[in-house]
Amino acid sequence: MSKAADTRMMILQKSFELIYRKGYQSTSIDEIIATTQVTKGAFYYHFKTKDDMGLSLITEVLYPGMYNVMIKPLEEGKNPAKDIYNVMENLLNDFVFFNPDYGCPAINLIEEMSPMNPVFKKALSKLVKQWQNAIVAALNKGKEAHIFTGTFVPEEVAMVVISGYGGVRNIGKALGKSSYKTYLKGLKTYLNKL
Amino acid sequence: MSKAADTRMMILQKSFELIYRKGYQSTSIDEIIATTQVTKGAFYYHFKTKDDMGLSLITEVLYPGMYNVMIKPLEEGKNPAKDIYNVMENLLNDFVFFNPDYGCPAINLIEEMSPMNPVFKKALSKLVKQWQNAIVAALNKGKEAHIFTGTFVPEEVAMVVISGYGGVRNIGKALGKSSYKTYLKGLKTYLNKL
DNA sequence: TTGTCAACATACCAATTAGTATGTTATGTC
DNA sequence: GACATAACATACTAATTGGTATGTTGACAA
Repeated sequence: MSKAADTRMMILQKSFELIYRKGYQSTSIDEIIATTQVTKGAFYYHFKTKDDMGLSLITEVLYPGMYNVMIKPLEEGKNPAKDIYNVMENLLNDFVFFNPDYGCPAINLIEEMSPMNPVFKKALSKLVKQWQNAIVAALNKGKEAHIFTGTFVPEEVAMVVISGYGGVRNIGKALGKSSYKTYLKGLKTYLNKL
Repeated sequence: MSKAADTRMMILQKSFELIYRKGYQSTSIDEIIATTQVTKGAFYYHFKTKDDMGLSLITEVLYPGMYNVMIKPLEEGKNPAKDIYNVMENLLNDFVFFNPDYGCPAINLIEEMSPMNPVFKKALSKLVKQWQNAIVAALNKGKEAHIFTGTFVPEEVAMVVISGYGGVRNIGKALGKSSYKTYLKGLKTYLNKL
């Protein structure tokens, strides 16, 4: 990676951390250049506007990050119910960068930016759809393998699961990490009944 | 209600609508006084600071509003699974003031303000706990009446339900109202298996 | 070695922000 | 009707905002 590309990625990474904790609109360019030690001229050399940077952040940091944790395990696993639970537990408990107080960066951006900027909305909805599709695909694979005892519509289960994740990230901001524990138990029971 | 109290409540109502659509931090005092036709002097006569107004908004607009829709039906109903579903459907589909693009005012505030202001966080966590308690109580009442066929932990079911709500309000911002429909079907299946 | 351009650095700007200082006016009480 | 105070109105401020105009520097091709 060239030095310029390094600088660009460094700005994106640090901005990601700042925006994760403070929100997109409340994170100023001045604050970003202060913590990155990059001058304003450098920032605006790499990004046309703040929104250009925000969008790059979604596609270049959020997309790759989510794939490894939320999609890949579902593609590779054999037991969908178990795999979905493990992905969720991994996300909620083991991801040390994520703090219950600050929730999930992707969920935060959806909350804040989807209503404000249609370009953000589109990029973020793509993110959601990818996870949704991965869950549906995993459930269908399990159905074909006759793993499940009951009948269900994969799309509906996927929606309950991803909604549960987004919601518990929200509730966790108010009630703390204990919400995660209770939710995970409830999720396990739910998945076992499929 | 005195004229002064009228003015105060009008400011709160209009601010509530603005903040619902734009977010708390992105809604400026100048914008509030422009849409309320109230001068800055009047605003700061009724509220010490912006945060003082925001907090009043939670306790004087959000609290009463949520009680009628989210709590009361659960206290009065006889069939918890059905009652929970109806509350959810009512919230998601019939509440015309709520727009899928803008989600739920309470969820929005939790997302944005819980990490920023501990006073907001406390007021909002109270809101969540009240709904949680109402759901748990309803489920326990149903258990005592031997309505349910399976066994479950009410606290865990309540957490799955309220997380689902918060989450689908989030997903709905990205994917639109169709998410609500899919989620409601999944929720119905879930509740029927209790 | 010199010219060129990518990759930055510095200094600015107009608009917007929450909040204040200092007014004026309406209203109820005696 | 005088007076006090509640309920507003107007004009300002210092700080912060995203963005720009105009520099400078370093590496690499010719």
